[in-house]
Amino acid sequence: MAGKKGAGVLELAVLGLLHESPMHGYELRKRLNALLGMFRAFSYGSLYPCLKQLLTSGLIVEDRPEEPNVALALQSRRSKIVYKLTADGKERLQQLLTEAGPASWEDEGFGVHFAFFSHTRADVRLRILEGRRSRLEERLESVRAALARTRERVDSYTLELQNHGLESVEREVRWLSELIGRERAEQEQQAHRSSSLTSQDMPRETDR
Amino acid sequence: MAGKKGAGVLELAVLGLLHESPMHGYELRKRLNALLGMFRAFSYGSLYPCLKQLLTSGLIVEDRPEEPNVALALQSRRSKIVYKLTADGKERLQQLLTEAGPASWEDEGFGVHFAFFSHTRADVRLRILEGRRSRLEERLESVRAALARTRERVDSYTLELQNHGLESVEREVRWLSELIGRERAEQEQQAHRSSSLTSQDMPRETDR
DNA sequence: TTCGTCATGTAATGGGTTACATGATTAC
DNA sequence: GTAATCATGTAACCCATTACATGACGAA
Repeated sequence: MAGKKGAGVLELAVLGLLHESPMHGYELRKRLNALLGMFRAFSYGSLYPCLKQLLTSGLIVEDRPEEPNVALALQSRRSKIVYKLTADGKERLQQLLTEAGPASWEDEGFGVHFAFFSHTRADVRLRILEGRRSRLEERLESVRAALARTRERVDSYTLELQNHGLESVEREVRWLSELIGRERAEQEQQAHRSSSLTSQDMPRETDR
Repeated sequence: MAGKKGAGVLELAVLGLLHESPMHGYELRKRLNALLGMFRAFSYGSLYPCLKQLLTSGLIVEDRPEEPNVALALQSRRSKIVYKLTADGKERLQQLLTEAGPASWEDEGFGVHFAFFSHTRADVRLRILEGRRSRLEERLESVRAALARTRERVDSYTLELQNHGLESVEREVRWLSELIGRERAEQEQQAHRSSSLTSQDMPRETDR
């Protein structure tokens, strides 16, 4: 009853965006696709059912701004349904942002998790980044191995594709390494700053 | 009942690999994931049903090599089921490789189509490459627009993600442009070679 | 008044995964 | 003889898409 399966990436994305500001579905989708446009695009056919489900789960509520403008009020056939997070929703979001597992570093989920890193605990951020990096490195290794095995007898297009893929992933690995470096530096600074306390518990770096 | 819906990308990938050489399922999957490892990975749960469907469609057949080695023959409990293309299968493959449409340049399909470019007509190759490039350019533009619109009030992680995405896509666009250039040069050479024929009707066979 | 965009939804479908179940072959 | 890997399959489920249907609103 409690921790049912959510709508995957979408749930997190929706909760995350709604946390920043209440919105209606149409706008939500635009922001969604602007945010993740490079990686994926969602359609209404998945968004609205997701919103519905979040509603019935009590994670969001419809928030109709109740125009004080009486003139408009009478013919306010509802269009625009603005959604906002409930307390439960915020809690759920926090929970989703705290679990650093495959879901957060695999291809589908990484982008979304990363997009909301500013609401994520520093140690979780680090583990996600490292998780993704080692995932990509595994992939590199296995593809490189396969490439070496079939060195001969590959046509040029296949080779071209492999190489481009390889380079793309290598590039992402470098990017991740850079980010990891920054994160670690920040953590050390943090630790340094609070070195007057016991140096082993450094829990509080809430959000920016 | 001729041209029903196939198993998406998998169908093409399987037909393409089997065209190069007959194989059994397990090996097929390995080659598949070696070939496309950077982009996607298939599981047996999708591969075997796909093979089954291709069998019943008559596009592939089981090819049990019937060992002439009599000593082994008696205890040849079948493991390894080797599949190979039928004539229909080759035709179907050719058909799949000839259609240059969204399916061939959208994210899911592009890699697979590209991987078998050496079996693809030159003009189709060009149209697919151009299709993908313009698709990516659309994406770039829309994301850049969104980025410009929300210039302020973006947190640094989101910005970082957007930028990385942008650069990745820009990189792919450059790669595509390079390939397109090569393809065009090749086509011109080809045209040049046959310039002894009517020299005036060659300027633009790249319709569209 | 009509067209394009904003806005909300649903039903059918689809392509694929996970987890499971089973057995053969190889290496130690 | 036992563990790892090779090898084949199935059933249940999942997340999301496509295509469809509806209607409000602003601008031409």
